[in-house]
Amino acid sequence: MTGDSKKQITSLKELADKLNLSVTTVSRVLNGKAATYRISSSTQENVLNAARKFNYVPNRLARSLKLDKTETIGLIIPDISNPFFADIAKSIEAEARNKGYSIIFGDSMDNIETEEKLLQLLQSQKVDGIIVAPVGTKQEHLLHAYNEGLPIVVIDRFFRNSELPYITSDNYKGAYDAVCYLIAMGHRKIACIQGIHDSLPNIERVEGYKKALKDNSIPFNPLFLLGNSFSKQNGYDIGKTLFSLDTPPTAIFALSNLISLGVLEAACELNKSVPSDFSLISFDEQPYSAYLATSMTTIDQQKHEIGIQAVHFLVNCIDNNIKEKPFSLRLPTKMIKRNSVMNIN
Amino acid sequence: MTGDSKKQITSLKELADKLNLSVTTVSRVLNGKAATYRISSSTQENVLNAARKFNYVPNRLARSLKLDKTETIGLIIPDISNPFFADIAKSIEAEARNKGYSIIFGDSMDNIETEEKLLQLLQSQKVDGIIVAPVGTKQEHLLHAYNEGLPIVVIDRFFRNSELPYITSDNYKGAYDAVCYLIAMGHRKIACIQGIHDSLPNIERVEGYKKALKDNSIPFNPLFLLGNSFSKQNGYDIGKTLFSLDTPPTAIFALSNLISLGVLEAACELNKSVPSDFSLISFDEQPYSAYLATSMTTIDQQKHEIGIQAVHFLVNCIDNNIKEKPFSLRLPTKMIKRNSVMNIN
DNA sequence: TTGTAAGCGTTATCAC
DNA sequence: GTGATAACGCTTACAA
Repeated sequence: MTGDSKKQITSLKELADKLNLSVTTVSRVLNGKAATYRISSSTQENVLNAARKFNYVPNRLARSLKLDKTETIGLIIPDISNPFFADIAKSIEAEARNKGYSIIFGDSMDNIETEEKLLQLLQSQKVDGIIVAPVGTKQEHLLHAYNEGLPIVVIDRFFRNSELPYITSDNYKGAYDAVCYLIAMGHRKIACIQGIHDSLPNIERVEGYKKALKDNSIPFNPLFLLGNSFSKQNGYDIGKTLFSLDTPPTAIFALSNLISLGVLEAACELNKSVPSDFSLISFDEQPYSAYLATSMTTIDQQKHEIGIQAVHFLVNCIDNNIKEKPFSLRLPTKMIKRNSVMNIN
Repeated sequence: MTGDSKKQITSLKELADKLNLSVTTVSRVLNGKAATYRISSSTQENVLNAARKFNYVPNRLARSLKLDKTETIGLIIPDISNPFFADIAKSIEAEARNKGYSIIFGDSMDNIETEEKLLQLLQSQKVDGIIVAPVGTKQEHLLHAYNEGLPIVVIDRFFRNSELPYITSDNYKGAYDAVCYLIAMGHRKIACIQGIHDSLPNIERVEGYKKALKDNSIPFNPLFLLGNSFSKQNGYDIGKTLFSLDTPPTAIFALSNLISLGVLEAACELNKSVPSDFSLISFDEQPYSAYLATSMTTIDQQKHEIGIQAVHFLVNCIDNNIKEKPFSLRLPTKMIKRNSVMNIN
C-alpha cells in the first residue's frame, strides 16, 4: 500500500488539488472538452485515471444549479398498480434514460389534490419537463405551469379544447368498433361501465358507444350507462347492479381492464358466467386477458408507443425550447377477438 | 391592473428586493423560523403574501446543495411492468412522500449493467438513500456504495451472507407450504419452474421445494427443476418442455406470477387444462388470479408491507445517520387455495 | 495549454 | 428583529 488511499473524492476541487491542476482543466477533461481547449494528452490521462481511481462521481445538483437544467423528467401517474400505467411508465423510463433523462415519479392516487402537490414538488425540483396522466377532473394547475414555460405532455386522459399537448389512444374508434362488434354478434342490450366522467377518454369512449348504437338504430338506454371510476371496485358494484336488473344486458362493455375484473368478480358471486350468461368486451389488453375463465375480447392500446411518443415530444420541446402550440396524437387501437362474446344471432 | 404584474418570481433575492428585506429574513419566514428569530408579524405576513402572490416556488436544487440533503430516494426495480413490483413501487412512493421524500425511479430491465449505471446515476444525483430490488446476480456495486455511506435497503431479491439490509418474503416457508399442499393432494411428480438461479428468493424457494419433497420421502428429480428467469417467456418454454416429457409432472409449482402465465400459455397451445391435466400453484397473488380459466392457488406476499417497511427502515437510517449493521426481515406468506390443484388421492 | 473568479439560489454564521 | 456574507460544487467567460 502506498500513501495514496482510495478514499472517495467528492468534488472537482479535491481532485484538482491532488493533480495540481485547476478545477477548470479537470472539469473540461471530464466533460469531454479536452479537444476544444487543446489540453495535453498526458493531463487528460492523469485526470481520467485519478477520477477513476478515486471513484469521483460528479455532483449533478451543482451542475444543474449552474446550468439551469436537471436532465430530469417528472412523471405523474394516477395508479402505478394498474398494469396499463405500469406498462406506459416502463417505456417512458427506458426511453427517457436512453435520451439522458432520469424520472422523478409520483403516484397521484387518482386524487386531484395529490396531483397538484406533486406538480408543485416537481417544479421546485426543477424538472426539465413533465409527463402526466392526469386525474382528469381539472387542468388549471397544469395549464398554469405550462404557461409559465414548463414543458408538459399529457398522456391517456386529457382535456377537451385544451392547449396542453397530449398523446392518447383513439378512444372513440376503439369503443365504436367494440360496440359494433357486439351488435354484429346479435346483442342489443349492451351496457357500458364507464370510468371518470369528466375525463375525455371516458367521454370519447362513451361517444363511440352511443354512436355505434345510433348507427344501428338501437335506442340508448340510460340504465345501461353506469359507473364513475376506472377501478375494479366500480366494475364490481355496477356489475351487481346490472345483473339485478329486470332485463339485464346480454353484453357488457367495460371501459378499463380493472372494471372488467370487477365485473368478473360480481359475476362469480352471482354464478353467472361468460359468455353463456353475458358477453364481455374490455378496454385494454393485459398478459392475463387470454387466460381468464373465458378468454377475453379486448381493445388493445399501444401502451409502449404512447410512452415513446410522449418522451420524444417532451424531449424535443425541452431541447429546442419550443412549444408546438396545439399538438395531439391519437394512436389506433386494435380489437383482439377471443371467446368472451357469444354470437346470439 | 396595477403596475404589479403577477410575473413568476424565481429566487429569494427577487422576492426580498420587492419587499425591501434581506434574503435572510425572507428565507427564515418561508422556512417557519419566524418565531425563533422573533420576526415581526407584519413582516411575516408581507413575506407570506408576496410569496403567494408571485407564486414563488423555492429552488430545491440550491437548498439540497447547501444542506447536502435532497429529500430524495432512489428506487431501482427490475421490471415495473411486473405487477408484483408495481404494487411494491406504489406503496414505496406513497410512504416515501408521506415522509417528505420524492422517488427517482429506474427500471433495470433485469440487466446488471443497467443496474450499475442506475446506481451511479442516483449517486451523482445525491439521493439520500436507495431502495433496490436487485437483479440478484451481483452485489459488489451495491456493497461499495453502501460502504461509502449511502443508505441502502434491498427488497425481494437479496444476497446470502451480505451486509446489505434486506426485506423480503419468507420464501422458504412459502415454497415449503405450497409443495406440502400438493403432496397432501396426492401429487408426487411435482415440477418446479424457477427464476434467476443466483437470487436468494429463488434459492430459498427451491430449498423449500426440496425440503418438502424430502420430508415426504419423494426423491428429487432434476428433470423437474427447470428454468432461469421470472419471466412469462421462461414459463412458456419450460411448460412446453415439461408437457413433452415421457412422464410429465402432475403438478407444477411456478415461482412467479409471470411464470405461471407462461405455463398457461403453453398449456393452452397443447390443449392441456388446469387442473384436469395438471395442477398448478403460483408464487404471488394478483387481482386476476381468481378469474383465470381455473382460479389459481397462489402464495400471496405482503407487497404493500414490504414497501412500507423498506421506507421506514431507510428513512430511519437517513434521519438518524445510523447503520443497523445486520438487518433483515422476512414477511410471512399466505397460501390462497382455489381450484387449480386437483386432489388425486 | 492552463488558470482565476463569478455566479447559480439556498442556508447558516456572525454581526448589529 | 434584521442583515451581510460565506459556502455548497459546478461551469464558463475572461485572462494569461
